[in-house]
Amino acid sequence: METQTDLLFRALADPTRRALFERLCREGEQTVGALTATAGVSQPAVSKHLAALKAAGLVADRHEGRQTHYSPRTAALGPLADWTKDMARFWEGRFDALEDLLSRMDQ
Amino acid sequence: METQTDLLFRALADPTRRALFERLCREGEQTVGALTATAGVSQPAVSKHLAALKAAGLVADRHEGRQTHYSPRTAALGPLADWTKDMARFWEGRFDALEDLLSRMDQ
DNA sequence: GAGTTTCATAACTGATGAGTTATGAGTTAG
DNA sequence: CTAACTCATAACTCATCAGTTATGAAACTC
Repeated sequence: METQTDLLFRALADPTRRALFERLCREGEQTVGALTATAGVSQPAVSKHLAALKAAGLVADRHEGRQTHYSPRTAALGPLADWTKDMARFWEGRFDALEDLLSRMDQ
Repeated sequence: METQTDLLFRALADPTRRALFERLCREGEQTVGALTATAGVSQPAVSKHLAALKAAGLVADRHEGRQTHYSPRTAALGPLADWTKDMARFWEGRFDALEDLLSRMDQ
């Protein structure tokens, strides 16, 4: 089976797809056309990446006339933050580096 | 080019590989044989996954006689925590869900 | 030294997926 | 209505990669 966490990690594994998500986080809502203009890949490729991000809950789409606007949904990063924190916690007390990691996550 | 962040995300994208890393975080240092026993895949497959995790800096190996012991390196999760936090921050002020995410990361 | 154990690497197979071009569906403009 | 535009899907190609079996290298046992 394909868990939601699997979807999330796989969605972020591709550099092109991650770059699209980063752009949405930095610049806010964008149309497919605007994203395609600087994505370095074809429009269908961008559409497919956006579909993968949407399946992982990382973006939302809004239709307006013939354009589709995509926006980031940072709430979907929650499980990622949880997982990272859990892994560090499990190892807590046995090893180093935990302090550094947690201090980086606090604020 | 293949950046270190790319390596990290790709290493964690595979469920089998992520499960190996989780086991190391939960149970601590393990030999290849011990990991193979419950991994559900063959020993060469486990060795290859461990090599990928090592390339991403997520594990360290220690040779002792004919056995190789692998241990987690949670410090390698730092860039992942940073990236997650950055994405949430970029979107800060524009959207919701940030409070929830950050509160989950604080401790 | 011969056999056994432990792990890594080689060589191969099959599935997955990222990319393409072509096309279709829906929307706006003339 | 026709034409142009925006995006998604279909169909396909190619590379990558997770898995396998077979083998090799190193270390321990007898």
